[in-house]
Amino acid sequence: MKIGELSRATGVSIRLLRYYEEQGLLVSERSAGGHRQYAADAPATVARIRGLLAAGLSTRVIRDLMPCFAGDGIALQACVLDHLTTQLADLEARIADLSDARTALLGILDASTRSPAQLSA
DNA sequence: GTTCTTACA
DNA sequence: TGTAAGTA
Repeated sequence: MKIGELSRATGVSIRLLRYYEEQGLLVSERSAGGHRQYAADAPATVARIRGLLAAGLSTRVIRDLMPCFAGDGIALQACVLDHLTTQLADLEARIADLSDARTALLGILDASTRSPAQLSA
């Protein structure tokens, strides 16, 4: 199907569909004058992309995840699990950094309560 | 009329 | 992401 049809079928703008392709999340064949041609299961792929995006995954992670869906059953599960555990580790590292920043900020605030001059230091 | 690429807001 | 321009 053509990009306009896929757009109407998924409710995703043509602009965004091209962006997904640019990010390596969606693939398409080219025909005639270079027009994109999508497989019949493209709507399902787009739905999967939107689901993962809604789960807070970055386009980068989703891109790495796409090859997993080529397989099925346990293979798919192992592949996805591997990427998601990595994603979880990254997320926890960020939480740790934010927590440290929070502690530091609270410290500055607490000190300024006793001596406002501390704010300029 | 639809799609394409590039580029700017 | 939207939109404009100039094509195919």
